[in-house]
Amino acid sequence: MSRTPNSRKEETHERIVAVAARAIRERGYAGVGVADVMKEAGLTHGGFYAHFDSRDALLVEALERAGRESAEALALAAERRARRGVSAFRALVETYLADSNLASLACGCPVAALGSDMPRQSEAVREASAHRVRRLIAGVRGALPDAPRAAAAAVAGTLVGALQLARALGDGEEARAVLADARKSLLAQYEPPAAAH
Amino acid sequence: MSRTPNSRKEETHERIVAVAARAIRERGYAGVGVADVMKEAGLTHGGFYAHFDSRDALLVEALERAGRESAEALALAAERRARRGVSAFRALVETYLADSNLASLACGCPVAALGSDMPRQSEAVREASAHRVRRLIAGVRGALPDAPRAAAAAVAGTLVGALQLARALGDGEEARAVLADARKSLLAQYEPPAAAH
DNA sequence: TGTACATCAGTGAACGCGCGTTCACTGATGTAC
DNA sequence: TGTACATCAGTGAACGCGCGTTCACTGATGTAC
Repeated sequence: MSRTPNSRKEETHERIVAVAARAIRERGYAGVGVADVMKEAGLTHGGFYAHFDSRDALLVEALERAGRESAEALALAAERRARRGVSAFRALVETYLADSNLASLACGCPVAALGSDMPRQSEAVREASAHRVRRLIAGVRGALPDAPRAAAAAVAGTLVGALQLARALGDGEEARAVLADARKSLLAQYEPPAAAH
Repeated sequence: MSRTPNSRKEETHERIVAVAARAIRERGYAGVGVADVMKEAGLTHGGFYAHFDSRDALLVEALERAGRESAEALALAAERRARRGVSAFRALVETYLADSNLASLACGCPVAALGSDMPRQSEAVREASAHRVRRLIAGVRGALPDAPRAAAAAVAGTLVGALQLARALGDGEEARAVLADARKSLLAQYEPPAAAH
């Protein structure tokens, strides 16, 4: 057997999942079709079931990948700001609620992009969704080491909810004002006063 | 003309919108079909276009009605608690983030039920969505008279986001813990200490 | 009060379309000897 | 090195189905005289 671990088929599989991870965030679960995704990946739809048992199986893998991508992007931004003396919490808030997230759904946090549809999915997708939510709350907790126990879930809710409210208002001044209010409010509550620049 | 203002046709129209207002919250925009709604209203799908120009026109009316119903329910709950000396803010938080909202999507706030899908709808539905978001933030502001200007949008975000996170975790202990954390966190921040019971 | 007609809300069959899924096939790559 | 065969990733036509929308029709209600 000359198949390497990264065989051609695995590469194609990853390409399909990468396309789907963008697509579900941009167009929602309901806006993503098997044929669309395959076409965007440069394939025809017939080959799909050689890679996935069902459309739902693709959604599960796509959600996991989207969550990983988003967490990595947040971690990278946090690290970059940490070098400039910015606290982990301020970095999280300013990155998650950046104005630039209004225009681009496709690369952001899948919980914000899909949150209200999560309870309506198949059991497999709901399980993957619940896992994403737990990871998000855990990530927030990690950036809030000295806050009360209850803060992490509330802050995660504020991040997700405020971004959704802003996006529902478009990508103009009104939407940016909602993001600015949420950032200001979160930093006023949780930013350690001593760390003020 | 013997038609009264509340003619038979208008009554039917209202019945269809009432069914749709529940359906969009329970099953999402994508889960609601013209034929389903008409059947639930006791009609056949053929008559739909005598009442609405398009499916989107129904979604707009349904969203408006869902928002009105939800606001009225919150106002009623607030009034009932006010008689027992509970502050408007505490009433809002305890009603919006009540454990009982985990199980029933159909009667709750449409912004929480549909938030992440709002940016993906047609322009008419997006406009109605933006209006709903503005009203929600205004409602929160009304329950928070002495808080800083930026608080209303942040609190509205927390309500919407925390409810979504909890629902994505199911309707068990884990989900109720998220709601409890969010309630505790909000009340600790904004409840006027003097009003503590 | 009674008859003829107009209006109107709702019916049900039909349309074109895109969906998820299946499957017989093709053509390229890898293996055996 | 060369030939015959097996494997395998991907193709493209086809399926049954449900969607939003249209439309000729029906039967009940209201109006005219």
